[in-house]
Amino acid sequence: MSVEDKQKPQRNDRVTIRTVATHAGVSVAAVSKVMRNAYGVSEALRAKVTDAIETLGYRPSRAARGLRGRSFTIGVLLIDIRNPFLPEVIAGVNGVLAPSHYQAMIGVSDARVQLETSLIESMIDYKMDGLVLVAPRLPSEILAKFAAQIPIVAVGYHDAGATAFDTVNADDQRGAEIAVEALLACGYRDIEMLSLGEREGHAVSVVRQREIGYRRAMQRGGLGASAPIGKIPIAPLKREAAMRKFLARKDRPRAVFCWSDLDAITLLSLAMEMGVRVPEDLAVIGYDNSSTAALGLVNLASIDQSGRELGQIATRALISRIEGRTAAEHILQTPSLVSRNSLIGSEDARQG
Amino acid sequence: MSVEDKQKPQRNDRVTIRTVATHAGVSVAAVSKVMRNAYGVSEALRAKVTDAIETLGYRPSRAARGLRGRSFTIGVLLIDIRNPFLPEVIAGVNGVLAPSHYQAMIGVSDARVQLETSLIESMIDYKMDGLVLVAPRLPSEILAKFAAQIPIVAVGYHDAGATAFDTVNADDQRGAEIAVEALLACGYRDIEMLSLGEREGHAVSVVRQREIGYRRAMQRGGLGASAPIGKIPIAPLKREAAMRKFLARKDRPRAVFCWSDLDAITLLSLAMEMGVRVPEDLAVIGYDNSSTAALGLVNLASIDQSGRELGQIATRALISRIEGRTAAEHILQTPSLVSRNSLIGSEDARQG
DNA sequence: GATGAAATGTAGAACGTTCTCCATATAACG
DNA sequence: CGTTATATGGAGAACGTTCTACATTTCATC
Repeated sequence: MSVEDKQKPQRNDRVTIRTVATHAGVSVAAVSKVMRNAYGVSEALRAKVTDAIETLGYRPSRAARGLRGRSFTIGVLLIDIRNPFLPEVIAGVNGVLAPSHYQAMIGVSDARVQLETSLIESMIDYKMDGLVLVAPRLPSEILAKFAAQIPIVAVGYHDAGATAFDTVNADDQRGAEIAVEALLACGYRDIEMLSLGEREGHAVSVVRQREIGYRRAMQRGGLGASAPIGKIPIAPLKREAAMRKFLARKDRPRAVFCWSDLDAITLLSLAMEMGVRVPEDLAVIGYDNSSTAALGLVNLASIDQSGRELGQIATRALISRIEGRTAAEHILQTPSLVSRNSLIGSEDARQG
Repeated sequence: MSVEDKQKPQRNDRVTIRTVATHAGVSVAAVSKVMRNAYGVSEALRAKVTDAIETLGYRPSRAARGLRGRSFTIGVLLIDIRNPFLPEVIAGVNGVLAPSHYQAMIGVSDARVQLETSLIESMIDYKMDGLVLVAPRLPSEILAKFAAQIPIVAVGYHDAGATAFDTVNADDQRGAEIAVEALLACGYRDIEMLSLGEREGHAVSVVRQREIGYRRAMQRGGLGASAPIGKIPIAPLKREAAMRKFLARKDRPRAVFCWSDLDAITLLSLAMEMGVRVPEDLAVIGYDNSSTAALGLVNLASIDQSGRELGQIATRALISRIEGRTAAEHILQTPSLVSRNSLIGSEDARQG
């Protein structure tokens, strides 16, 4: 604003590292050093540079940074935002990142493997510093190949043998066991699991893990002989049809463990519609402890796996990996039961 | 794999535009032209280059692209992923982007203005090609300042006077009118609106728009004299308390219009808990037509604003702006009513 | 053929950082 | 005072693209 404003030979108005250097009367390299707080900077220099940055409102270009060194961005890949579990994970990631100078960018693949691959590639091409993949659909070898190019932490992906990347999981086997144990404790013996249609199943997926836990707990309860698992397709229409069929069955079980709240809640709705009383005719327990499950109207017992916590742990693991760790880590959190009326009728009946 | 493999003087293993050029026996510039399908490329050249790209599995670095020209990425900014309306918008954005060579990166600001600003800046620093801001909290002048640096389309931000950026909205005034008209048509006269606590209110926000529509419709219905608006705070605990107080009121109205499904559904839950029958004692209509509202257990009448469609329209607008349009566009979609049992009791009663 | 216009391909300078040497100044030590 | 270590600051080459300006070729048209 003053007269000697002309001094700057900038032809454009973008403030670059060069502008800052000129303004502070130091070299470009010096400014860069201050930015990255690298070794070999005196207090005096740091002060000058910091001042200049402040006055000019300088922000380093992430694009340029990525071209040469760190971009201070981590990518988060989600298969599907509709699942109420995922926002929690994001919240956890953002929480850990907030005080650092890292930032998260999120990609959504809508469960399409094609898009998932291309988003991961994009994030690599952006030279992001690391990736958190939530419930990826990709096979382990492919993930390992990507992990050679960029630090990766997978959440909701059971592959404790992976050496190229870390995994962070709730113990889904244990979670399913807890669910079954709760049903057994309520006295139910005729129990079935409703799981996800076959197309979705790598062994690494949370669904298959829950099936394993379910079977084991049934076995332990002396019900190993019949531990039936019904498969519910994902396509909305087929899904409802399958559930209606299940509810109408003559030999319908007395209690059901659903692999996910999403299915459990739909089941509850259809049960009400078809006159099947919960829990008098059918006890239901879900998985995820979503906010919908907690609604008084729904009141669904569920396994809580604290997505927020998983997000936090995953992010911390990723940062430590970015900062040099190379040995793979595989972290397992124990989930917990949240008991509600769908499990066992209480004195204050469900219907208000 | 053959003997003459040594020809490549590549010291690293990253496939760059130079690798491709060498492999195809053309210049770097030529490859770049093919990539951007720019003018001045013969069929023969294009074929050679395309082949080389294919064989080498070349992917251009987004970081480097951003440094010079387009990055072919658009940023999407969300205030909060928990709102069930937002996944729909994302789906719309991704749908339009899928066939193009653009990709979306999402940032989540958790309703914190600080973080919102810094995410927008980051996206600019990444040289993203354009931004879709969903329900931004920032004042119009600030958005205009950003819009000078990057094409911006705001969704859920009523500022038809903005010249620097586009807006895409459902007509929230009209939506509220439709809700009130539906209540009037059912014969209710004693109607109240439950809106959002005061802290949240620029005039540009969807909430305030819905209040305006509510008042106008009440006026038209001859109820202008008393068109009460209750304010519900956002903090979870205060929120519930306020709703309980509302439900317990002696002069509780006969029907209520909630600014959002999130609130309406909580209200429904508390009503059940407190023995207030819906719709016999209290009719409820929400806003967003979230998937939860559609559940048989919930059965909440709601205004549908098709987030997916808004996302699609916003994305198309953004692309046209990236490609040169400068005159601002302000698009308004008309929402529609989805009638359900919370509005008026049907012969098949709510309780199955 | 000669001439101009249009089409095609290339060289090489940006873009804004980081980071590896270097050069210098200062301190420490015999 | 030399000599050697240490701390500080700077030059300049990357990084992998895009894109302008130019050189060359091809094609009509007279």
